[in-house]
Amino acid sequence: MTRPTINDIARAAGVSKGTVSRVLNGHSTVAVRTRAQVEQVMSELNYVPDPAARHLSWRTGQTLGLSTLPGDPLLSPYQVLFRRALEAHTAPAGVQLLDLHGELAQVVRFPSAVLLMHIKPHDTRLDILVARGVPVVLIGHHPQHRWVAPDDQNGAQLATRQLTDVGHRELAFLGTGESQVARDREAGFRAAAQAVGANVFTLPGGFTVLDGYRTVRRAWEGGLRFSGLFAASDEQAVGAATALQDLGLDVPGQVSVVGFDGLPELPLPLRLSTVAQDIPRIAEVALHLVQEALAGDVVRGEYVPVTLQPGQTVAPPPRRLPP
Amino acid sequence: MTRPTINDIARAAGVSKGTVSRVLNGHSTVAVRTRAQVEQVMSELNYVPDPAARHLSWRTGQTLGLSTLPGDPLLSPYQVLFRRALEAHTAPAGVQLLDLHGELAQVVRFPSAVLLMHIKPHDTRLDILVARGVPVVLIGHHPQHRWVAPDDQNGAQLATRQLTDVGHRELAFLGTGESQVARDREAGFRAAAQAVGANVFTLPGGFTVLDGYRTVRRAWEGGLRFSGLFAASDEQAVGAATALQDLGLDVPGQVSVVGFDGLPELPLPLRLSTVAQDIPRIAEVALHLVQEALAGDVVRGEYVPVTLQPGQTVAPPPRRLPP
DNA sequence: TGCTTGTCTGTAACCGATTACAACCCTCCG
DNA sequence: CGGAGGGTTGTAATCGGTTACAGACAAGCA
Repeated sequence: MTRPTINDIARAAGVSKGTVSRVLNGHSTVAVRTRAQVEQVMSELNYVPDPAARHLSWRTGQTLGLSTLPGDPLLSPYQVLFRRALEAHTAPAGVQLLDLHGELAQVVRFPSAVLLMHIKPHDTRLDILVARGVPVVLIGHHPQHRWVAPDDQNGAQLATRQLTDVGHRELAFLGTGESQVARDREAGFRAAAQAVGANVFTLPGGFTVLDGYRTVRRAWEGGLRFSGLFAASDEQAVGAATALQDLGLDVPGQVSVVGFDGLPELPLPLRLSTVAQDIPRIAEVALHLVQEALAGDVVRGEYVPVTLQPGQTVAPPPRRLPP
Repeated sequence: MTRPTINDIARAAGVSKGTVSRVLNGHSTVAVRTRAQVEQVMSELNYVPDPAARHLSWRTGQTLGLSTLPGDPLLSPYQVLFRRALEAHTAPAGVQLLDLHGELAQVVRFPSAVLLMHIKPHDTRLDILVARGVPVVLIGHHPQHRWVAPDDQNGAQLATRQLTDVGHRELAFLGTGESQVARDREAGFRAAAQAVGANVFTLPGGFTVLDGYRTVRRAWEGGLRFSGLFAASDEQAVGAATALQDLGLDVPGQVSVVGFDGLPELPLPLRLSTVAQDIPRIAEVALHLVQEALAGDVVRGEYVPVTLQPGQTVAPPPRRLPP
């Protein structure tokens, strides 16, 4: 039993392969009844068109561009996982993923569509792509374009409540600079903290493991005290937890730590309490929005929910803050 | 002017497309003169067969498996860069890259060939693949199979000489555990150190940035003193350099640091002095060896040279070791 | 010379899709 | 009632390769 071809569909539906092809591509006109009939058969035999054959007919392959800002680390776990999730769908479909790292102005041949990450408030990449008529989907909220994003603000609240729910009232937030993402997560944190009237401190910092380690270690050695820490990324959370342990503190006995992202493969003996982004789902939605853009459907955006991922780094606060 | 097809070649060579196809695949018999003629024309017009068309004829695509050990971080920069280098060649050729993470025993349909990373002394994966007749290429030296590897031992010597050449005689080596790679790099280090009669210390540790930071910081705070440090990976080197700076030391004024790997995008303000692996070249050679395996050529292996990549973290040692 | 044999090459069908074109059917109108 | 016209559908060529089959040709042998 091999994959059904367009001929199988044609035979089963009692039409010619030409008609099936027309249904597939929405070209030309097909009677409503016939279209329904063909689509019925297609889904029954769960038919998927062979990308190689289409490629041959079209004389060119489908490509999808992934545009990231020049300064951003292409090797960050999030980037890698996102790319991988995309490839899980694009590779079987014969769609080639193109890296569009850096300037877009000098691109000659544009891909069939483009995914934009790390959008800036006034992003020239958008202008260029819109001017060229290239379908665009943004990873991150935007009022005027198709977009998909994790629900950062709610997620940050979920994360923070892991701390407040067990009684923490002296909270620290470990931020990651200027991005919109960081602001949304801090907003969620503040909202959740305010809801229970907790004291909050904010520690600025980079987003690597080492940044988290150094920031927290220095802050603690500088006399800052808190019983619960929410880090804007898992990587920082790992660094923070390690720093606290190196300072002789018990995690989570004396200080609790929660992160954000739900990354696997973290170098921490304890399972980190965090909030997981559904990266595969984000990729899926992004690709779906690309389809919609290609089909000319209505412009819309979508938040992908994040889920609580309890771990071993949260416990009720100690009776009194450590010295 | 579009890409030449098999028909163009046939016409230009004065033969039929059937003959050209036979030359391409080495099937059946083709007269020596004809074959030469066709190959001549092919290279003149630099013809590349269309993967989509071959895929269509063969009714199945080419796949390449990338087998890594379960415990190994798929997100490590090295892994990611290697995969990316592979894809630069495989994607245009329509070859699909398959992740074979973990056990191989339960794989049902094997890829056309497999690349093996992180080979263990008695690696059952090899037995399985050989038994199934799947062509295999190892990343890492092996006496009985096709392999390609960076020249770790020479590279470590090169790295260490950056220190000894400017006068360092109190050297530390920051290792990465038990792997063959780590042993080769330590051997190179010791050889280079011994050549000038330097004192050596060995610091064991994990291979992340944070591991490097903590190991070095703890060692220094514990009273260990050295003027030059060779880290078995760039990531550790970055952590080590940061730790030294946090301890109030000047890098490279008081302590010099060199790494290994030549990774881009390191979170360090100074450019790290290191030794660069030629990952694109390793990938290229690996794919070439796959071709040879498919063609049944002689079994061979190849070391890929590493190159010195001077940076800003090496200077002559201070007159006396810091307190 | 005539027949066999083996080497080499051309022909044509085929892989799974797309698409221009022709053919069909039905309705509407003069 | 006959023809025009529009909406639908089938047919066949095509994309760039592969490969079974048959044909051409030269050499070998009696």
